[in-house]
Amino acid sequence: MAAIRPSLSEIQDAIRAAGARVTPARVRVLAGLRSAAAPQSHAEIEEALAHDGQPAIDRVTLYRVLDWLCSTGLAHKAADARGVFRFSAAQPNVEHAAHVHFRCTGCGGVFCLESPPPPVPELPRGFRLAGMALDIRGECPRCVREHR
Amino acid sequence: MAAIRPSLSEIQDAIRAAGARVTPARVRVLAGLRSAAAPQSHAEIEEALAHDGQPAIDRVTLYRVLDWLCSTGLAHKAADARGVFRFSAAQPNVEHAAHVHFRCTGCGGVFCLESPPPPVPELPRGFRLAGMALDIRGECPRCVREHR
DNA sequence: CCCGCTAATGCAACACGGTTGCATCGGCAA
DNA sequence: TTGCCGATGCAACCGTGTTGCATTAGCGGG
Repeated sequence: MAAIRPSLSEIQDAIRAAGARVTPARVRVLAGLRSAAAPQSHAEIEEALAHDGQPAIDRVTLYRVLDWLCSTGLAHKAADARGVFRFSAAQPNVEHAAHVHFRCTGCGGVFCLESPPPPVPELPRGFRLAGMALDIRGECPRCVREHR
Repeated sequence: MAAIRPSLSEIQDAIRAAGARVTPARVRVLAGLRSAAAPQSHAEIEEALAHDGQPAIDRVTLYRVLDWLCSTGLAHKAADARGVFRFSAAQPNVEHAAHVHFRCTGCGGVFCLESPPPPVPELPRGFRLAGMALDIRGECPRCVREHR
């Protein structure tokens, strides 16, 4: 499962670059996400962190770290088929302002596509635009193979 | 919002055809789903059933009816972006593949826009397309007025 | 090297969606 | 009309996610 061992300093730099304090919780969670082969649920991450020899991280802290990672774009959050949120580390080197997401309905994974985003459609009177996301749903190659 | 008024006998026939007893709960829930403009959550369906003058339906019964409808193929169940299940009647007539949604960040409401959907971007090898949704976030006129 | 500000954490309690066990009710067929 | 058994209601439970608040610790400045 532990595919990659992400560099510690890379992770610390990423957190610092996001303008926040480098804390053990953030480092361990981001490292875990980056080395995970598939999107992880809160429970799975908690379980993994409980067995790495280091002190336990509180449930709530884990939720807050995950939400913070998503708010900075370092991670993605998506509900899987069971309705549980799964988190995955954002792929580096991808410009995040404007592109298209593919969401796997099987594992909850998020994949960034190359295609440029479509133009903004016309809104009825009174509506205020905040943002736009083209979400494509389907199954990723891995889930297609396992036909879940 | 209540677009269509589905025929009562059509609904009873559909339930009977699925090989189950025709009960008020099943009839009312299926009728509600068929006349709904968008997929409904458990809470929304319960709310709607509480205001139609007929006796209330138990939370658990509603869950069981919804699950039964899905198991027979009369309805579909899918987790929305917040991770809660939404149910929709299976209607072969309605082309649901493609249109644009506006999601209000204030009240959580979903509005269907008229604009035609953008073309499907090219997918990498191995990905299987299930559907596409252009999600526009912002505030609806009512929430803009109350500036929450 | 220490100090202090404030972001980040831990803890407790809560909110909500969804499920299970079991006693009772009522569709429907004989 | 009767009776079986599927469907319902009720209560209690579980897991996921959130909120409020007191305490801790990262890190910039003296």
